[in-house]
Amino acid sequence: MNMRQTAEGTARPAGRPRSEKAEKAIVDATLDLLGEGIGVAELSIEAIAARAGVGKTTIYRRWSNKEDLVVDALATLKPPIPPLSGTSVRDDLVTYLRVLREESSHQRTRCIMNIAMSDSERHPRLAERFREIALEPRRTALRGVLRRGMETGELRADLDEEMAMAILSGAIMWYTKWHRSGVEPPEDVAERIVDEALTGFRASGW
Amino acid sequence: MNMRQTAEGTARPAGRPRSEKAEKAIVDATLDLLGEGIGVAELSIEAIAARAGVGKTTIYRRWSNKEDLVVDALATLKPPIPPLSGTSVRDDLVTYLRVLREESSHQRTRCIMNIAMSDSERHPRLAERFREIALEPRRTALRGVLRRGMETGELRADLDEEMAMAILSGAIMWYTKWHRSGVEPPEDVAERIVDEALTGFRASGW
DNA sequence: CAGTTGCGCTACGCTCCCGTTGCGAAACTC
DNA sequence: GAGTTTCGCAACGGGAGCGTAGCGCAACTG
Repeated sequence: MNMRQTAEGTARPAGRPRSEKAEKAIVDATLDLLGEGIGVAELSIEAIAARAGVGKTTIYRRWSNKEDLVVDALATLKPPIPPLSGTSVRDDLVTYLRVLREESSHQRTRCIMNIAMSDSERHPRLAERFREIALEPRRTALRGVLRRGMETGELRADLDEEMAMAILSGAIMWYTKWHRSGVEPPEDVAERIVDEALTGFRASGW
Repeated sequence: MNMRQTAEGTARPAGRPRSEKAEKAIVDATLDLLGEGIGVAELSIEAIAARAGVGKTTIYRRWSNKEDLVVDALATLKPPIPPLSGTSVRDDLVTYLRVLREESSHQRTRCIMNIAMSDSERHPRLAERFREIALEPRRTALRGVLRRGMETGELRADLDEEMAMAILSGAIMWYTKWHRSGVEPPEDVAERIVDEALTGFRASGW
């Protein structure tokens, strides 16, 4: 037997083991560069290697192409989902949107979002991964709040879940993205969006 | 006098005049390439020249850098804004959102949008121009509908215009962008968004 | 110990694009 | 016709990044 058992019981081949430190450095460097606004297309292996303090070979040995590396890098990201207490639907929604607003004030988050949005056509696997990691958990959380509200009667029983989610997430996103470029949205966007959405635009008589 | 007066009365220098056809071909080629998903960063002058059937020199003679060219190219785009009859706020909003949905089904529109969104950090002039040309006219139209509704009493008088606009535009955008990648949103997204937004999420007793 | 594999590094040939130059023809003015 | 400018085209030297290979050392196995 020319193999050795590791702690997990998997076989380890002879020779120097791959450095986990290098691996982490590569992933970190990738996220760093993406977070600085470098798009996937311009992202070069050489730049990553330089940033990570690593030889190009070390990268090529682990990932056969750039997309794989980026996918793996994105996979290490975990978006913060706040605890949604359930005190009231309004409170939970405000809390939820506040986190989104806070997040969007970080350049790194914005850049990652940009990549997810614009490269979704050319790199479907990337978009898929992003949806899986960042989007779905949030959708689930948000959906939970809405369902709870519909059960307790705080929300209309015939509320269109999907539309409600699109309205809330879309509004905060639109606001942070388009409402005066570079200018942060007002402190109370979250509250205001939630209140308008809960109340509805229509006047009472109609 | 070694100049000749053109119809407009401006002086025309001696020599072969610049070809308007070439100019148009360059701009078209640029928009074509961007519309195929090529980002601004990867967009090469050589590719534009080849696509336009034009020498590189002809491009460099008119634009000193790529950003200028892209800005000018974007400036030729005019987004369709439907006539908003004013019959009812609901109808106008549905019409408005329907156009946005229809537009977002064209790859070209999606790519241009992507560029506007993701390159806003690195090319502020570009984002500025996009806002000016595509965004503001629509915001104005949408704002008009909302104001009219507030005057006629169809909408709440204390409606937060900005929030309402963010909710409507954001919702359709979110929906077309994120709700199942590649899958077109349902036929009646526009109606559903508008109705949920007008009615509000809250149950009547609350 | 010998054997194997990973490490960082340098260097290679290759491709793409840059921005510029020179060419002969075309399209103008005077 | 003489002069001027633009045209498309081909070519240039140069930089950046590709993916690969070879170096000598490091870190493992047996």
